[in-house]
Amino acid sequence: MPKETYIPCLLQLFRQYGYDGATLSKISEATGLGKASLYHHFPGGKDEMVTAVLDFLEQWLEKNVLPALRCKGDALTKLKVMCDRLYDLYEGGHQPCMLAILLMGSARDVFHPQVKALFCGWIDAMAGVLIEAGIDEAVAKQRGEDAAIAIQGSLVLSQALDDPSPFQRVIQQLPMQMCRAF
Amino acid sequence: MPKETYIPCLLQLFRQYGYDGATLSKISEATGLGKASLYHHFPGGKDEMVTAVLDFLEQWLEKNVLPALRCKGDALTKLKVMCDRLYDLYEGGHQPCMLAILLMGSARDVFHPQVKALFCGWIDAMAGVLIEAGIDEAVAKQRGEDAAIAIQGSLVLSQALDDPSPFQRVIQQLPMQMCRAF
DNA sequence: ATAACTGTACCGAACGTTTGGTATAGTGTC
DNA sequence: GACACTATACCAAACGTTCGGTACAGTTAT
Repeated sequence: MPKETYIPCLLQLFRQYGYDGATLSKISEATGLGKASLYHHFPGGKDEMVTAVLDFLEQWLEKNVLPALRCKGDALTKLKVMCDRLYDLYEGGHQPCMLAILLMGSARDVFHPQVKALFCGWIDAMAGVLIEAGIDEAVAKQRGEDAAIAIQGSLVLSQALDDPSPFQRVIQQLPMQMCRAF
Repeated sequence: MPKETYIPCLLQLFRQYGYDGATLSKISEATGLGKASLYHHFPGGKDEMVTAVLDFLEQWLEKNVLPALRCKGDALTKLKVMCDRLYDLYEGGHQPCMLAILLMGSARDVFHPQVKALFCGWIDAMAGVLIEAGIDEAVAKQRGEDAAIAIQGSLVLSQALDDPSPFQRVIQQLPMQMCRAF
């Protein structure tokens, strides 16, 4: 099987256990592949697995979120589409964010640049929607950040309370929150 | 030296490296104590160290935040005091949240109940301030959650961008954001 | 036959933890 | 005051286990 097959499984593992906690034994067990097979597909080891997941997420973002934000149409509708996609990505708030997880532990040193770039690209795209809708550029930029903050924070809280409703509420309110007049 | 001496150091370590990433070697190096000495102070090993830090944070919360919220006075002032305290705790946004870190990796299974309790207590206290100020109970509860979301999210974003300004902006805006009429 | 893939066995290093023991400061006894 | 004793704090070394990673022979598919 091509290595892309195992990316969703790896994503799940790193989200659940983090970089340091996702040992090769767990990865081997979850994927059903022996260590040799894992190193056949990912010669760079665990780091290459993370990079592959990160690339997958980048492609997923560029395929499922960014085009929806950049196409023509009113801002509210576009942001609602984005939220629907994010709802699926985070499984309704039951899954933490892979990017946030990579910011902690020994993974941070290695993957921080890529994570930062992903965040910046996403925030810029959200701000772009608001700017196109006629909102002041500085305000738009700040609301893009606020959206990222709300989503990340609600994911943390949903994990803390073991209850997806904070995330779901944020996702539902976010589009009109971002498009408000003031 | 009494073991309480080492708690701030442990807090710093777990925040920086996470539970799985904070190895006993690093803990030994950072505290200046040999591994066996660590087991003298914390017979339960790494788990007991985390519990000690968690207890410390609970006491810190009950000493520095909750009384300020429960005392008499107007809501805005009380929330500003809370934000000042949190600003110090998170070192102006340069440090991640210990609680959020314990929600990831193998620590989650062990410490989730205590983390959840801490979050609930904090959110309830914030909601209490707003209820006392005459805000509808359901709205107050939701704004307490929103405050936790904003702080946690801004800490994540500050880590992601390697820039404390998202956290600082949230902290500065939070009190009046929570006390707004609608 | 050849290339892609995998299972088994193995490696050095690092993990959390335990052992066995030393140095020091205090305490009760004479 | 001198002595035996105890509690506390600390450490070097080693424990068994698991880590990430490798070597290689065997299997599968084309």
